[in-house]
Amino acid sequence: MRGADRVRKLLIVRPTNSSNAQDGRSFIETARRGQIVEAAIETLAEVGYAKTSLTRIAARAGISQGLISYHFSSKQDLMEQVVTEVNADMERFVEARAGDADDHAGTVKALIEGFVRYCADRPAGILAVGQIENAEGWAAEARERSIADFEQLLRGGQEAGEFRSFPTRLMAVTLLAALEAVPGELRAKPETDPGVYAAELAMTFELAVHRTGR
Amino acid sequence: MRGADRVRKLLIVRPTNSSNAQDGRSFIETARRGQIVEAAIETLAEVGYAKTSLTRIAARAGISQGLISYHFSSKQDLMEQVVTEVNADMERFVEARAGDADDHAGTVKALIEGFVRYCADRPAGILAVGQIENAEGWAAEARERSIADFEQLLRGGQEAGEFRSFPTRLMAVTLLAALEAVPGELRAKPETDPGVYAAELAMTFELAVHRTGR
Amino acid sequence: MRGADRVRKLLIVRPTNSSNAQDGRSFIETARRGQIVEAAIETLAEVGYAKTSLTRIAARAGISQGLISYHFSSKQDLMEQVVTEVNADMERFVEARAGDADDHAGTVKALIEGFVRYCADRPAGILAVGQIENAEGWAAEARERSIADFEQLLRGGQEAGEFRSFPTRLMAVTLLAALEAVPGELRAKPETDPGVYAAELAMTFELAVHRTGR
Amino acid sequence: MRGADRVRKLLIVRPTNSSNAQDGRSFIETARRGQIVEAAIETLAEVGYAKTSLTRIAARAGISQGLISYHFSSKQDLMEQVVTEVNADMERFVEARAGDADDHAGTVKALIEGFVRYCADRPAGILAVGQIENAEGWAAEARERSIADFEQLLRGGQEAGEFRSFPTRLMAVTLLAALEAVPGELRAKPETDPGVYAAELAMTFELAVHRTGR
DNA sequence: CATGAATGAGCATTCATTCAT
DNA sequence: GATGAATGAATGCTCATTCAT
Repeated sequence: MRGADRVRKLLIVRPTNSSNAQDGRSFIETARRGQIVEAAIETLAEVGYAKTSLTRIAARAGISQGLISYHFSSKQDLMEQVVTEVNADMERFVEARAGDADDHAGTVKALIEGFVRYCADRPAGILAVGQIENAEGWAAEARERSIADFEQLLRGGQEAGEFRSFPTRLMAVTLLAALEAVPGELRAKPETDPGVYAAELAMTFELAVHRTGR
Repeated sequence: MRGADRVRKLLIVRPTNSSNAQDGRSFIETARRGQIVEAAIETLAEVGYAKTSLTRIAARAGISQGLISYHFSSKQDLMEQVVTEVNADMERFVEARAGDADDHAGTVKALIEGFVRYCADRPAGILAVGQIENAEGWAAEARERSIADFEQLLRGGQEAGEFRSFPTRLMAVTLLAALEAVPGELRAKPETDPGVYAAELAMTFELAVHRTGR
Repeated sequence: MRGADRVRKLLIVRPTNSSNAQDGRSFIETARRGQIVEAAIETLAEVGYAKTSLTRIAARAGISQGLISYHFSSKQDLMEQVVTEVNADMERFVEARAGDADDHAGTVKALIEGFVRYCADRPAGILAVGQIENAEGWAAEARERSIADFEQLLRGGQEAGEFRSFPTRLMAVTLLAALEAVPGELRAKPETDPGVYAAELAMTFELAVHRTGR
Repeated sequence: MRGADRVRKLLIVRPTNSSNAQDGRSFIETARRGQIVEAAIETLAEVGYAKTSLTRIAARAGISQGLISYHFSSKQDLMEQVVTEVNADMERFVEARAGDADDHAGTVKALIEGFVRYCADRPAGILAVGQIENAEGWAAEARERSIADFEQLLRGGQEAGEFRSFPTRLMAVTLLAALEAVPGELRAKPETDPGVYAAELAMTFELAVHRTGR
C-alpha cells in the first residue's frame, strides 16, 4: 500500500448519522446551505463561538435570520454541518496533496505537510471547527476518530519496524494536538512560512517516532 | 543554574494589573470568593464556557446569583480571577515538584512531568482556564507568554549545545500544544497512568530536540 | 414678517442626528413603533420615568418585552424617539394654530395660547418628555434651545420698541418655566378652562414685557 | 400685618403626618440622620434621582449601606426626610431675610428675593427636592401647599386693592414655576448675579399683578 | 450603633426559534 | 423559497432591604 492510499484510507469521509446527510436537495437549496455554512465559518473564525449568533451569520450571508432556520433545523444542526463540511474539505485537500511516500514515515510526513498547507490555504474552516468542538463539547468524539486513525498509522509503522516502540495512543494525541495548534500559530504569526512549519513539524515527529539505534 | 531554578524562573507568577489582587479582605470574603471561584472552575470544566452562567455557578455554589455580583464586579472579573488562581496554583505545584535536573533537557522533562501530574491531580482548573481563554479571546496573549518562556528554555539548550538546531518558536508552540492536550486526554481516558503519559511525552520531546549525531 | 411666520420659524423641527429618523420602514413596522412610542408616553406620564420599564411599556402595549428591543435598539433609543415625536407633534400643533398677529406681543400671545391648547389636547406627551429630559439629563440642552428661541423673539420685540428693556435670558427662562408648568396644572385641576389659562398667561407676560410709559 | 409676618405665616413649617417626625432621638442618631440626609441631597443634586442609590449615598457619607436602613425605614422615608428638611431650611432662610415691606407687593418681592438668594446660597437642596418630587410623583401635594400659600397672599393683595383682578390660582402656579426654575438657571449660568435675577423676577411679577390704570 | 454579607426581585438586552405572509 | 415580525427564555447586572454579628 502506497502512502497516498494510506492517507486516503485515513481520511475517508465517514457517514454522519445525523439527519442532514439526506440527499434529494434542490440545486437552490444546496447553494443556500453552502452559503450559510460559509458565512458561519467566517463568523466563527473571526469573532469566536460566543459572539456567533444566527443573526450575525445571516447578516454576513446577506439573508434573513429566518432563512437559516428554514434550511437548518437548529443552530446545532448548522454547527454540525460546518464541522462535517470542513472536515470533508480538509480531507479532500490533504488527500489530493498526499505524496507518494512508500513507507509509514513518509505518510506521516505527507499528512503533516498536507494539513499545514490546508491551514495556510483555508485557515477559517479549521478555526471554526475548533471553536465549535470546544464550545459544544464535541471535541471528544471528533478527537477519538482522529486519534484512532493516527494510532492505526503509527501502529502500522511499528509493525513494519519503521517506528520505535511507544504507546500509540499517546503519540497520536500529541500529534493531533500539534496539528490543531497550526491554524492558531499561522494566525498569530502570519509571516510564518508554511513550508518551514510543515518541515519542522515533520522533522519533530520523525525524530520522535523513528526507530533508534538500528 | 540548576533545573529547579530554571523551572522556578519559568513559572514565576506574573503580577496582575487588575484590581482584584488587593488584600485587606475579611476572612469570610476570602472564603466566599474562593468558594465562588471553585464553583466557577467546576462548572466551566463540566459544561464549557458557553453554558456557564452566573446563575449556574451560583446554583452549584448553593448561593444566590446576586452574591456573585457582590463579590466580583463582573463576570469577566470572576473569570480573570479563575485564570489567575489556577495559574498560580499550577505554577506552585509544578515548581514544588520540579526535579533537580542540571541540564536543559532535564528541565524540559521536569516541566512536562510536573504539568502532567498537575493535570492528573486537578484537571478541572486547566480545563476551565482553557475554556475561558478561548471564549474571552485571551488565548493569544496567554499563548504568547507561555511560548516566550518555552523559547527561552529551548534557546538555552541550543546555546549550551544540548539541543539540535530548530526554530525555537515552532518547537515551543508544539510543546505547548502537547501539554494543553493533556487534561483533555486524561479526562477522555481516566485510566491513563499519568506517570507513563509524562514519561512518554518527555521522551518524545527529548528525541525531538536533542542534538543528533555526536 | 407676520406672527405666523415668526412662530413657524421658532418651532422649526430640528434635524435629529440619531439614526432613528430613517425612512424605508414597512407599514407594519411604522405602526408598531408608533404603538410602542404611544405606550411609552402613556406610561411615562402616568407613573414617571423611574417606574417606566420596558416590561411595563410592553405590558401596556400588549406585546412582549422582546418586541420593543426588536424595534428600538435600546431604551434610550426609544426615549429619544418619544422626545422627537412629541416635539414634532407639538410644534405642528402650535404652528397650525398660530394667530396672524402682526407684532411681537401678538406672537408671544399666540405661542402661549398654542402651547396651552396643546397641553389641554394631549397632556401625556409633554409630561413624558419632561420626565425623560429630567431623568436622562437632557433637560439642560433642551432648555438652552428653547431659551435661545424665546430670547430671539423677546429681543425682536425690544428692538421693535414694543417691549420694555429687560434681560432677555431671564425673561425667557421665566416664560419657559411658566409654560412647563401648564401640563402639571391641567392634570392637577382638570376642570381648568384652557382658554382662561392661556388668556391669563398671555396677559401676565404681556404686562411683564410691554413698554411702560409711552 | 407687616411683610415679615406675612412671610412668616406663609412659610410656617407644617407638621408631617409620617412617622419620622418623632422626637426622643439620641444626639448621635440625630447627627447620623443629618449626615445621611446631607449626603442624599448632594448625590441627588449631582447625579439625579435615577442614579441615586442607597449605596451611592452611603459611599458619599462614608458609612455602610446598612446604616441607612437602620436610620430610615425605607428609601422613601429618607427621601421624605430630605424634602422636609430642605423645605424647613429654605423657609427659615427666606423668613430671616424677609423685608419689612408693609404692603402685599413688597411681600411678594421679599419672597422672591429670599428664594433666589437661598437658591444662590444652597442650590443643592432645592435641586434635590425637585428631583425627588418629580421622580416620586409627590410634586402634586407639595405644589398644592405652595400654591395655596401663594394664592392667599395674592388674594390679600387683591382685597387690599393693590393687585389687579386675576385668577389667583393661575398666577400662583406661574409664580411657583418661575421660582422652581431658579436653581436650574443658576446652575446653567453660574455667572448670573442673583441680585439681578431676583430684581428682574420681582419686577416681572410686580408688573403682572399690580393694579393698572388708577 | 454599626457593619457588610446575603437575598430576591427587577432591570435592559440578546438570541434561537416560530410562523403568517 | 424567503421574509421579518414576534415570542419567551435566559443572561449579566443593580439595588433596596434584611439580618447575624
